[in-house]
Amino acid sequence: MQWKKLGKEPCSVARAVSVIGDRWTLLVLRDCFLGVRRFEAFENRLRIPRPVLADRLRKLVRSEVLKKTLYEKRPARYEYRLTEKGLDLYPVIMALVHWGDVHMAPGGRPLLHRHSCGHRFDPVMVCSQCETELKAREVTVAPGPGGRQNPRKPPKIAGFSSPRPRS
Amino acid sequence: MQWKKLGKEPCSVARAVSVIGDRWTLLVLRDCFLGVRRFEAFENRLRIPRPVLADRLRKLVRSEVLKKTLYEKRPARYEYRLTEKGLDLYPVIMALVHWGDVHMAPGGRPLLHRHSCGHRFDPVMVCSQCETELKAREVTVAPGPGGRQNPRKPPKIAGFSSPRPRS
DNA sequence: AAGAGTGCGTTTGAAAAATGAACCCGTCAA
DNA sequence: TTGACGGGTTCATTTTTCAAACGCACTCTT
Repeated sequence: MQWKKLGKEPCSVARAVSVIGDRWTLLVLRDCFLGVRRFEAFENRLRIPRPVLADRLRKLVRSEVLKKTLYEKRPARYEYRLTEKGLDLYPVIMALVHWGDVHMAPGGRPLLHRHSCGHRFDPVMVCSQCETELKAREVTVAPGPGGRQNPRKPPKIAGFSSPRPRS
Repeated sequence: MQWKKLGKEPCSVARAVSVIGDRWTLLVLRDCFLGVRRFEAFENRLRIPRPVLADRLRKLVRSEVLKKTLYEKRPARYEYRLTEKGLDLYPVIMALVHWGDVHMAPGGRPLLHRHSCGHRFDPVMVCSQCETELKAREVTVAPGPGGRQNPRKPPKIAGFSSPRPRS
């Protein structure tokens, strides 16, 4: 699959991944949420190759996750800031942080988070209806209005994503 | 930066990304949460090159996100299942799904989710202390016990991630 | 006026990774 | 004994990534 086509898959994960499913991109976004805005600041913090950083920032701007704004004329200087669409990625980043904190931080958390309610906290994902914590086993899925027009058939029926040829 | 070293960065996002920050890996995990378990099933659903799939599954097993279990002897057949550590990635996947639903699904959601409470729902990330929805602007960070021993100094001080040489 | 520094990139070749096709292996059923 | 199935590996080619160098427009210092 080419990554161009990934964004057109009838799956929200695939579409999201087509925009942010890249290691450098996720690290760039982490830094955005920490307040980093300038090309050089990203470069110094991440030790990312410049061409890659330029490419990722360009793509994030194109997909409207970041916007590039002039913060100084003469000499022209730009900064990259999260849009509303970009800010909406906060749960993704926090979910990653929390998973890393729980499973990959044997020496303790690298960073502590404090909420405006005054306490240190963990991010918890809950059901918008009953407000209890979401567990994978308690969720079922069904096709929605944006699903594929021509749904895949079970493997028995010929034509299910062309079985690989045998000699 | 080599990806080997990324897992050792004093940042939970970096560590999480070193395990799952890859496009195919995220799509494999999506399918895991949809109940896919077998090599061929992943291959058919994702149209992923076999060597890449084998590599990603191997890495996920090594990092204990999946476990490979024999579900049939003679002929030997295996399946890949989420471990507890893997199940804990559910908020990451749901956060991606929801972002994709909101920002990348002009024709409606490809998939609807129903919670065991009986309702269709959205996943919402809340503060574990006050239970209100988390907003990036309402969170501050501070160094934690697992932070770097030798913290980076502000750029003014020499040695801040070696400034690139000039001609 | 010369030279150095800054911010933000692009170009260039070499190294690493992804890709598609083919191949392999143990088992079973016809 | 031929073929199918599940689950991979090998191989050659294309695509990405990388580090280093280069470019440019401006400003600051001497």
